[in-house]
Amino acid sequence: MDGFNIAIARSTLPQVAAERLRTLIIEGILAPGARLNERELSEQLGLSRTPLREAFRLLASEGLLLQLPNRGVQVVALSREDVRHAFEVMASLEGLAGELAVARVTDADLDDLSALQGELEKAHKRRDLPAYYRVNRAIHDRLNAIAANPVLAQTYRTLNARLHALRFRSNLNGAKWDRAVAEHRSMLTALAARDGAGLRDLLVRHLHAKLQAVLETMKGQDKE
Amino acid sequence: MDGFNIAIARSTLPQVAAERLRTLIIEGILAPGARLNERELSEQLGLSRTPLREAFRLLASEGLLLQLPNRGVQVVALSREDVRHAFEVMASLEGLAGELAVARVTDADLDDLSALQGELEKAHKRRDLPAYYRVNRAIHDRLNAIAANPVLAQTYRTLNARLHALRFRSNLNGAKWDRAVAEHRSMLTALAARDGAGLRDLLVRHLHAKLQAVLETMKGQDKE
DNA sequence: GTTTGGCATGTTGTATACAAAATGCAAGGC
DNA sequence: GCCTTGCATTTTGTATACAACATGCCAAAC
Repeated sequence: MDGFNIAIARSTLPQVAAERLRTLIIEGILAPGARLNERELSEQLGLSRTPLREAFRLLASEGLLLQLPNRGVQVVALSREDVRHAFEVMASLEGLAGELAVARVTDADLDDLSALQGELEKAHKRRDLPAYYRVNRAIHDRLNAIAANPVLAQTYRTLNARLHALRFRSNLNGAKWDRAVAEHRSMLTALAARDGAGLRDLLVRHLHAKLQAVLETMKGQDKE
Repeated sequence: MDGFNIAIARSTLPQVAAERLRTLIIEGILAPGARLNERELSEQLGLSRTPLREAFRLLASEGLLLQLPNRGVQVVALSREDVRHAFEVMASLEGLAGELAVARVTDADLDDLSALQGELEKAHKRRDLPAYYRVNRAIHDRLNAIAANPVLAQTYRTLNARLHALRFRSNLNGAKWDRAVAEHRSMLTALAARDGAGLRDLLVRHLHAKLQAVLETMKGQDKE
């Protein structure tokens, strides 16, 4: 039993409900700006209003829902400005993760990331977008694990969740996709060279490209 | 009625209860590691368990409480490592705020910050620590307002709340206080000079000094 | 025609009751 | 004496009931 974790994971209805609602929001079934009705939703989900309200609290703290006292809960509709603000912060956090990772990366880490980069390139060659996203996620998670700052990882995750629905809807096209894959390759090179500033720049640039893709999807939603 | 906001602010019991609990945590009345009993606390606060549970959700999402399914809620006890991780992220966020502020600062902003710096120095001369903290807070809030990124401000606020109890307990002594005041003066100078990188460095350094003060208070709590 | 007031209905917020899980203690077995 | 089992009690999680607030509709007044 060396460090082998056999604890049985516990969950509660609010957590399960929040996870389900998160998915519904990301997939756009609960649309941005939509007001959620507790009675209907609790019937649909097959639970009482109490855990559902607690789930709302969870999602509100993640920025996915907006709670208005006595007026219920709305799915957050991000403006282009909101998106830019979130990306601005996320770029800073990713840059930090890159710097921390450079300071802490091992050869084993680099091997694993190389393998993941190989998978990423295969998925790209196959035009397999779901697989590409999955591996992309694994690469970023690994980078965060190397950075070894749980506060950073959690903060990033929270911000990222807000944008997930939008990114889900902003598909990569050919040229953008080629560029993204090449950027990942460059990031791996910078990490292997322990080039903190270089990796930071690449991560920020990579994220900026994602921002542009999302903003393209959101044309006409500016508050200006 | 030009932009004058006359909306009546609404609150709910979970929000009020969360605010009360936040204060109790910061003041150490609810001690780090303490397990909270819903029945007792709801009686003491004079409300039923339902809004109290919602308040727990709010505070858990802020990192002040830890919720364990079927085992209740604990006040989070930060280790020195947790503190370092949080400061690491906060330094990055403050650096970003500094850079954004440099890009957006106006002469009126600089006047206001100069006035605040004057108040800070007066409070320091008078040895009035509560006033010093209040003005210090006002300066940082103003800097965040100039940065004009609400996501950044909210993210910083959330992280800062975790550390508030610890900072509340780590008093500034003479030499450290002198240095902090001088650092604020330097920050204002860098901002006026629109020196983004310089301001970033100063903010990070300033925060690092705060980190050391907090870690001093926490001697013996290392996980190593 | 427009505005105001009253009332019914629906929704949200909170309190209470019930169910499930955790904890503590005592008795029995080895 | 120590460990295990069973039971009572306490605490947490969820469902339901009640209270408060919001919304919509209709009639009366201007």
